[in-house]
Amino acid sequence: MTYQPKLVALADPTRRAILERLRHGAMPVGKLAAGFDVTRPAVSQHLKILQDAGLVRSQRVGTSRFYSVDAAGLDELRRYLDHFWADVLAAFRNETERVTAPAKKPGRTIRQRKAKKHGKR
Amino acid sequence: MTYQPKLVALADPTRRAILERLRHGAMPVGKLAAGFDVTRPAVSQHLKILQDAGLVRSQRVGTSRFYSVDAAGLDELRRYLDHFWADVLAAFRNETERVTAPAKKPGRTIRQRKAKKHGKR
DNA sequence: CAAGTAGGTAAGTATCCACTAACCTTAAGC
DNA sequence: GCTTAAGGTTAGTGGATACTTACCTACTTG
Repeated sequence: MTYQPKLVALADPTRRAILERLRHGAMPVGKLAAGFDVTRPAVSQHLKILQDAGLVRSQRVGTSRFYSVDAAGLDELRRYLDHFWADVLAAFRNETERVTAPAKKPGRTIRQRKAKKHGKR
Repeated sequence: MTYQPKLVALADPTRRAILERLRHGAMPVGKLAAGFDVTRPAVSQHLKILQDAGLVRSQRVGTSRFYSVDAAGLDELRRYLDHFWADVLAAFRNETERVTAPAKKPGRTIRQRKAKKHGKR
């Protein structure tokens, strides 16, 4: 599964609120929808998006349907961010190293020539 | 900073591509935009969104402007997912515990009464 | 089977958003 | 000063999307 649908799913505040409510355990749609100002069908549509993204799973129990967070799907996203984070940190260390060890000229940029205050406008 | 703008920023594939290109170090807008099929102004707009979200930082060097990933902003999002992940895991453990230790009836749902194949439509 | 309950689906709509083209701003070099 | 280079900003537009109402489906219980 790619990250795209997961991140799109998380970008909507209502969907994130849904996930927050499922954070500590499964819940049927009705109970879930009761906590929102949007209608139940809207919640159903959000749940479909979340499920297609692999962020929640559902399980029928009689006429109800319990939704819960899909740990595996969430973990995938977590790993992506962790990897990204590692790369950024490495790049940052490289950068500071290069600055710390001044191989060539210390990189003075040719700033402030006159600081003309452009009075005309 | 809230997660909302960060997640919205990451939901767009072009913006994620931009971040990927900045993953290993800073880069001026022109060079950045050269790698995309969208115009440079579009990249500028995406950079503004990313910056407002706290995911990138910029630094002027002469007439250029170098953008780089903002490690702190990224970390914030990382932590959010990690916390969330921990909660979900805990909830999952609780659940399996409850299922493993059958305090009451083993929860047989009252399924398949006749499996009528609803031929009429 | 009829009635009730829980929830998914479809059609329509208003809003948002990513994009482009044109323009404006700032710095550097002659 | 003028010119060039690099980017940010604005106005406008087509397509995505979150919502509602109305309807349909599946399961359970009398």
